[in-house]
Amino acid sequence: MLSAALDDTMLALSDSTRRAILQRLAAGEARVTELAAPFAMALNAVSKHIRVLERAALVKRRKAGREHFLSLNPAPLNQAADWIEHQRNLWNDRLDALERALAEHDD
Amino acid sequence: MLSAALDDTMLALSDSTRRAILQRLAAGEARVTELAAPFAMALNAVSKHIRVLERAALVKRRKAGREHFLSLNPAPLNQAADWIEHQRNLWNDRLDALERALAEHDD
DNA sequence: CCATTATTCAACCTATCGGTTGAATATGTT
DNA sequence: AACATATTCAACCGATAGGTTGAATAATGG
Repeated sequence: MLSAALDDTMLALSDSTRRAILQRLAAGEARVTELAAPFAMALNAVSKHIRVLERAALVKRRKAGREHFLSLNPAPLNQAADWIEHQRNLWNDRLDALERALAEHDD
Repeated sequence: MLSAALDDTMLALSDSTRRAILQRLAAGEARVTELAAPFAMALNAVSKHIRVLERAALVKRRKAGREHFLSLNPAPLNQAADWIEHQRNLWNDRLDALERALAEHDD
């Protein structure tokens, strides 16, 4: 789990257009034009967003003729979730320790 | 859960220095200078990283004299985890539906 | 062959990032 | 008062983000 991979994943997730694209892809693969349709921006901008998602490996591309089908790759999402979960565990462990210390102090 | 808040949170998490700062803060509050010590960069750079974390509300500041004590605020981390978890559920639901469809097709 | 469709590439623009240095501001110490 | 410490502010820098427009490339359909 390279730190740079997590950088790329989190950065990719830091834009609402890209998060919406991922959400759409959870329902199944889609072409670039389909992905771009809901957004008030040029197709080129969406094409760039997809490239950011690909850099993070959140999305993979299958070319069929002139059409490019994008689909979700959940692995980096899992890594991001793992990092956050790890942080929450550290945090909770410390809070538990504090509680125990306070309880002892009350004895 | 404003989308812009999630933007800020994910962006804050997209830099390894900032992730390391959060990890350090999971062990308890720390001053700016203490947070900066492990890094090969000027104190000012770390001060800026802290500002990014504050913008995302991942960190809160308590001033005691000339010292600023930073501590973790886990709420935005939870929101980020929720978003990712939601995506994973969508994804898994769809895969389950696919499996069921395949099973029926085999009958 | 020609026109249309799907997509990327390239150049450009403005804004922000992540770092620097130097100065300012507060607070603490002697 | 003078000095040192903790921190931010301000200006600058090169690199990247996120968008645009226009042209290139590739595949499809008449």
